[in-house]
Amino acid sequence: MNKVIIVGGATASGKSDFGVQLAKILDTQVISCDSMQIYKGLDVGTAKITASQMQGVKHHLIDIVEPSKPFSVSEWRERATDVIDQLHAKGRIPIIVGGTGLYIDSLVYKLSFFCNGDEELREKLNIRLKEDGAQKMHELLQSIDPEEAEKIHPNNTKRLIRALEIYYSTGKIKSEKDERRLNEDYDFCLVVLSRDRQETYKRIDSRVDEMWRQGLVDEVRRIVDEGLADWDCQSMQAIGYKEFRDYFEGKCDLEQVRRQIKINSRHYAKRQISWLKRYDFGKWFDVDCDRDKAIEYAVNWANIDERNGE
RNA sequence: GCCUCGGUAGCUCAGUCGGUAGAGCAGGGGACUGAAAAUCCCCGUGUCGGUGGUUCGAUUCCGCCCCGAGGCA
Repeated sequence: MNKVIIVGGATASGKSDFGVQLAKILDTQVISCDSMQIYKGLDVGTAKITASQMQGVKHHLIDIVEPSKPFSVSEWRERATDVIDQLHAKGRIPIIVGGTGLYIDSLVYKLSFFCNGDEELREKLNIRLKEDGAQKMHELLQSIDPEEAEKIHPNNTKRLIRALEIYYSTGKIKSEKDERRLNEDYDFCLVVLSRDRQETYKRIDSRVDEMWRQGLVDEVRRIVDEGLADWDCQSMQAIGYKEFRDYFEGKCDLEQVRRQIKINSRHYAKRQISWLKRYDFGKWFDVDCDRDKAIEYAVNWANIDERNGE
């Protein structure tokens, strides 16, 4: 069997440290599962693990793309799968650590993504959206793929456009290939690090304050000044970065930016928790009291010889 | 001391020509298939500052009191 351990949890739950500790025990490596830590130069704001925090454990899929460039789930899945296979070849159990739910899904359910984003087509659809309005576009999708239209709220124009994009570039409809079946290539263990909501929020607040001390403002200023990315880039949609736009355009002060980053991080944490609840095979541990149990659980799982069954 | 303007949801405020009230934000729940730290959906009872009065009925009108901001002395 090809075992894979996934460590999930809301932002600021301590996933990174946990991953390192586990990797050291199991003598293996970590694969980051994070849509923003892939970007070079986005360090403080993404709470990217530092070299010293890695404690010699090799981390993959961090700092792999320029901030001006787009990136996608499928690309992540491909690269993650490569690393997983390499580690398996060496008899190691990879540890996936990170908070991007869709990335986890892509691996766990082996999602099929139909087609790449076609910029030109997307542009056309967006123009049409502007002209005809969301309601009309939703009706259009209804006539093409009623099952999918049923699932997408008319206001959710991003999904609407994507569903139409799939049809116009492949001739296929999204709903026909949308089944989710567990990826049989691997045997997964999902450890979810959780904690009391109020405590999570407190930690988020102090983490953001800590980012200020570590020079987040300068980090963002540098990206902007050196033109490493502009505000429309995917990388600049990250929490901890996008909130600075108003500040650099003279519309608010730094205190407001800081407050907004805290609020957005809280919302994000909430969404992450919602996402993780959907995995029925996830094992939840309270990080503050049961951290050791979580480690033990993962280590035991790793050491079970699959020939003996459970 | 006098005058004026405020006091309504955790916060900022709207509103009720008298029939016990609603937005934004915060907060809670959820969705999620090549942008996902994105995008989207659902959830609003609170002594309407206190107390008397008028009234069938007051958060709304009137009196007094308390608190805050400003003005005049």
